Amino acid sequence: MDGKRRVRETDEKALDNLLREGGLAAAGHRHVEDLVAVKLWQNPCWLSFRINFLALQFNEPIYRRFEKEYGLPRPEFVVLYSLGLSDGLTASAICSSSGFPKNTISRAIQKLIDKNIIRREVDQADLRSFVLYITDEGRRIVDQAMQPMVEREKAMASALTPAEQLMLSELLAKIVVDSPNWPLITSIEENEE
Amino acid sequence: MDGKRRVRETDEKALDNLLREGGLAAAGHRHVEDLVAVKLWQNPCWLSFRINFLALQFNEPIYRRFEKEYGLPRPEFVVLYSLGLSDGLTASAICSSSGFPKNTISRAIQKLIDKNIIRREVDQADLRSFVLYITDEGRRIVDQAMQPMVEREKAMASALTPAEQLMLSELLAKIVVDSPNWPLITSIEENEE
DNA sequence: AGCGTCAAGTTCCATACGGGACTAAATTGG
DNA sequence: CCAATTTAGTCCCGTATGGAACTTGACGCT
Repeated sequence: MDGKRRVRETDEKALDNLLREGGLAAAGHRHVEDLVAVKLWQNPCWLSFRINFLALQFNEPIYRRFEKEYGLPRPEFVVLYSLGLSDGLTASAICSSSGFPKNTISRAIQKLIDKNIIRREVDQADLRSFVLYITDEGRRIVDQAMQPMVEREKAMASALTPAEQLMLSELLAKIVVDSPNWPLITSIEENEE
Repeated sequence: MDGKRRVRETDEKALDNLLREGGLAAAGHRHVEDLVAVKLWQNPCWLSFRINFLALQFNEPIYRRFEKEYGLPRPEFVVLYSLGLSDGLTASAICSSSGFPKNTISRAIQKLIDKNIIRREVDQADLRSFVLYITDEGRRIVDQAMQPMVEREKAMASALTPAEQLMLSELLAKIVVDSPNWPLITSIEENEE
């Protein structure tokens, strides 16, 4: 039992190392910045680094562009994009699918209404909440903005073959679907009064 | 030729649909919030949504916790974490591997020095720049903070089998390695004087 | 119906953030 | 070897951000 236990632990470490070094062999000869290489291949948090790095690399230029081009900062764009995918949402739906806090979303919504990009109606079923609709102007903007986003997506994905892209899509989707089950993080000092 | 062209285009659309719907079959019956489902499976930007969503879900609770527990906001923690992986870095190395602008990193560094978590020496080879070192106190903090991060990573990855995790690690690493080649985003209005 | 609790949005406010201008050192190049 | 340019890092300042308290409507319970 103890022996078995020890083997299991060793196996686990071996797996950790494999995971950490995932892609090292394949990409080893291409040049990467030193610290990026360290964070890729000598990092206990291989997954969150990869995801965060890609998120930042993807977002920063594209949101900067939209801000310049349409005067829409990120939260406003997120609201617009959400409505573009599925018209007639509430603020709270947008919050929980986007991860922004509700006051940020609330502000964004008001700005968009002022700019006549979206429109709001009270939900007759629940007088506390509003249903949001995209206007023609808003539709014009999303349609136009979609193109550079998709292009950037394609650029990002182009490091992979179509089969690999499909695999990646499935793997990430699995994690997203599972995300509601992640344990809550409770900061330790719950004992303050 | 024209016929061939048309077929290629159709193929491409078919691939797009496959990619978008990646993981739909596998995870279809499990409950996901409506809008998340739309953003997963009816979204031209399947990749960036998946990545951004996961980045936010992962980061938000963990950084909030570190802020509460150690009084370190995200940029400060990023600096500390980087030094934890590789002591003796410069500010600019941290910037480019983390995606934060240099003034944000600069501020974070100064705060960390004040708190005696890191220490700074002028680089004798280049008098403009500083080399940063982690202090014992800093080391204590990263070591301690690493545990919940790794735990959260494991929770996130646990939706996948080890083989799938390995695959994911490799696919993401490929994209990261390729990221310097992504086309620059130039906002159109470069013609303003 | 009447009270406590919960959920949707909003408002307030202190603070963090990041663009852009700036200083100083290094590097290029004619 | 002295401009001209580039690079490392800092500073200033307006703005966006998000936590916490608040308002209002829904819902559950006795």
